[in-house]
Amino acid sequence: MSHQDKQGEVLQWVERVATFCVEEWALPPITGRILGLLMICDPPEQSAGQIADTIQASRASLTSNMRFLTTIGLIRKVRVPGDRTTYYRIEDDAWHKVVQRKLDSLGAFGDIADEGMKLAGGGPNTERIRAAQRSLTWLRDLAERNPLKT
Amino acid sequence: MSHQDKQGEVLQWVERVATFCVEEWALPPITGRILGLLMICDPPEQSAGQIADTIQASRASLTSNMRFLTTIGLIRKVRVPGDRTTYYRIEDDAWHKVVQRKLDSLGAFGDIADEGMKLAGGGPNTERIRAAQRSLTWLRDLAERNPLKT
DNA sequence: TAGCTGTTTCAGTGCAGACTGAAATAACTA
DNA sequence: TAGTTATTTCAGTCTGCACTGAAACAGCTA
Repeated sequence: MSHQDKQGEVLQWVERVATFCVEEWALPPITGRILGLLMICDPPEQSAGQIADTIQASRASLTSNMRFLTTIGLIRKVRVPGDRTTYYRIEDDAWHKVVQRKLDSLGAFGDIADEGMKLAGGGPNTERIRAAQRSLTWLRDLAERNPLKT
Repeated sequence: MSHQDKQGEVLQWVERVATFCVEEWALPPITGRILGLLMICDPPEQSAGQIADTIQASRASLTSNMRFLTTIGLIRKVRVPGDRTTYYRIEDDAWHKVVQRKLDSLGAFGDIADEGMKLAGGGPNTERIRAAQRSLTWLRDLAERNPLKT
C-alpha cells in the first residue's frame, strides 16, 4: 500500500472519530478531527501547522481549538528548546476526563430534582421527577464505587 | 403564596431543567422546556396548546418537538374519546432511555478503536487509542453488569 | 352540513457560533 | 540588529438550524 493510500485511510478514520465527537459529545467538527488525529498520529506530538495541513483547516481555527482543548485538559503543549514551534499531544487520560466530567454533571441533576420535588409537594405527583433522579444518579454512583483501574 | 408565584417558581424550575438538557444533552431549548414541564406539571398529561402557552413557544414549534420526542420514545401520546385534543405525558423511563442510549453509543466507539489499532499497526503507538477505548467501554460494561432495579 | 377548536405544514426569518483571511505579534537564528 | 517562520488576534463571512406566522387541515358537535 502506498503512503498516499495509508494517509487516506488514516484521514478516514480521523473523520469517523470526529463524527463520533460531533454526534455524541456535541463538539465542533474541527475539534473532533484534531482529537482523532492526535490519537493516531505518529509521532504523537504535532504542531498546529501540521495538524492544520493534515485536516485541511485554517491555522486560525487551530489556534482557538488548541486553546480550548488545552484549557479543558484534553491535550498538552510540548515545547522543544531551540524550536519555536509548539507541539501538542493528547493527554493519556483525555477520554477518561471527558467521561468523568459527564458523570459529574449527571449528579448535578440531583439538586435540581430535589428542588422540583419540594415544589411539587412531595406526593405521588413527584414520581416522575424521582424516576429521573434515580436514572441519572445511578450511573454516577456506580462509577464512583467502581473506578477505572489505570 | 399566590398561584402566580407558584407558577413562576415552576417555570423557573422548568428553565433549570431546560438549561441542563441544553448543556449536557445538546437538546434545543424548547425541547428541554417541554421535558422539564412534563416532569412537574399537574396533571401529567398536557396538550400541545397548553404547553405552548406555558413555556411561551409557538404551536408550530410544539408540533415538531412533540413529534421528535415521541419518535425517540421520551413522551407518549394520550388520546381521550370525545376530545379532539392530543395530550402528551412523559414516559416513566424517559431518562433511563436517554442514559441507556448514551451508553450504547459509547460502546460503539469500540469498533472505531479496533479499526484504528489495525491502522496504526498494533505497536506501542496504539496505546493512546487503547486508553480511549478502555475509558469509553468501562462505563458501558459497568452498566451492563449492574442494571438499574425498577 | 356548518361552525368551532386544535393541529400540522411550510416558507421564511433570525441568530449563534464555527470558521476563515489578513495583519499583527512573538520566538528563534545569524 | 534584521530576517524568517510560527502563532495569535480580530473583524467579518457563512451556514445550519431552531423558531415563527399564517394558511391549510382535521376532528368533534349541533
